[in-house]
Amino acid sequence: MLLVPYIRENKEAVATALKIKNFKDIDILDLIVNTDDNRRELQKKLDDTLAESKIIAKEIGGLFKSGKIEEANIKKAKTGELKELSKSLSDDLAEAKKKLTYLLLKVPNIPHPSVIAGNSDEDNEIIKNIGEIPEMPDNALPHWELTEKYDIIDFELGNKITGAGFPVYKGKGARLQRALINFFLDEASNAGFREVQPPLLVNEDSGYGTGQLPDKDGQMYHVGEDNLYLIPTAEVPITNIYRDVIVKAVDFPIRNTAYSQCFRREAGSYGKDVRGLNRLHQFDKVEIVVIDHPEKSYARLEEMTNYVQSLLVKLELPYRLLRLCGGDLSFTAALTFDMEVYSAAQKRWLEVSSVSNFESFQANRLKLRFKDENGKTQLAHTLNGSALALPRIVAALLENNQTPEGIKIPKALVPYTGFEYIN
RNA sequence: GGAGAGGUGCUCGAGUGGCUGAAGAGGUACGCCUGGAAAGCGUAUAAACGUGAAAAUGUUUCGAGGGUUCGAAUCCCUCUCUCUCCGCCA
Repeated sequence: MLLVPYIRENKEAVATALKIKNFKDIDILDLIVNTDDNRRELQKKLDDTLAESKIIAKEIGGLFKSGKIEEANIKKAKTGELKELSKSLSDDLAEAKKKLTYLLLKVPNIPHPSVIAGNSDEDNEIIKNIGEIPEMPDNALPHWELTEKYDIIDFELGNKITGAGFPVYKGKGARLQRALINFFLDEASNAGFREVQPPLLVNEDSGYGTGQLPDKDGQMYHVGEDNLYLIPTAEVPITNIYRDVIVKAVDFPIRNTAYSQCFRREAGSYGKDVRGLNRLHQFDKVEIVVIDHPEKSYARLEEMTNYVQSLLVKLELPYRLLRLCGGDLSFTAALTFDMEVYSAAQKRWLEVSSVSNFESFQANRLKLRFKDENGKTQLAHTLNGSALALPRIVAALLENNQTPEGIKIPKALVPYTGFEYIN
């Protein structure tokens, strides 16, 4: 959520910036300011009314004590009116606040000045290409055939047990998963991230805190009996650690990492692009989350992006780094870098990581604050990124490393898998 | 799941209808004292929202929400969380 005072003072700039994100409903900004004016006015009236009745209540107390019952009763009658007035004012105020929040939730985050306009992923800026795209023989197989050939990931079995998008990892496939998880967690620890193991189900408040609710309600699995949601990413529980928290500035930067399974309904996405491991309902991911001072957040974003790239380099995967254009940027992000790995057999780029700075957008919803040098509380900046999500990494590893002898495991991973080839 | 007890500020803890945003203690910060430190002494120490140029000041918040009352941390209702006992159980 954007801050109302910020919108108020920078309305033109906000409007211009939001156009880069293809946000159409610019008039909403005026509506927000008007609603806020109304809210303030009601607040003032309510405060005054309450202050008055408070004074009278005290007077009545005094009168009762000194035995002036009659006078007290006269005063009592007077507070009746005030009570009714304050009741209606506080109803109006609650209504105005609700409306304001509703409006604010509709406004996306403001993109960073470096973000260019654009409509889709085709307009994203390619910042660099790293690694050589391997030349594959004509008979190179896509991963969904390799997994069957080596019997390491069973999609059919998953269909039987649960449904599409819930594969069963078997033998070296299962082992490879575990190896990647441990590799990513170890790397993150070495890079200064604290490892946490969060719950996989979260309550409604947490869903709102990180913005999955209400917008993405239908994308999360919901356990109705207990009104809990399966997390779509560890970002949700980790970031919510800091919901309603005032952190100490000396603790900055606060770096956390967590491995979790992620659950996504992916309602409405079917077709060729989602075959095999490209899109799953349940998958594994190691996430990194950073909280820092507003002045430091962009340096931190770069640091995180570099860190994720270092993982790809160690895994010997050719990748490219993209800066998302306004149209492809998520609702909450101010700036996002995507890393895409080249999948040789599918002949396409697969997004394996998204690293974003949300500035204070998330923190405002979360009420995640810190005390600055002057002792003032202000919103912190939050960032997060995948480091990394497994399925597409596995897909690329399988496809790019297929050899007549089997799938060659990259050197960095061998200590974790305990084998050099899947065959 | 059944029975009971409880949730007060950074922490502990008092408080059963008005003088309590909240005693007292601890912690922390600053100052005094000291050659330095400890002890001692003094002062400060929540957040949100309003008004104000600022100093300042109003309102709200004692798990959450609702109710009773002129007035609620204190009484009533609902929910939630924690603890104890029983049951069940990875």
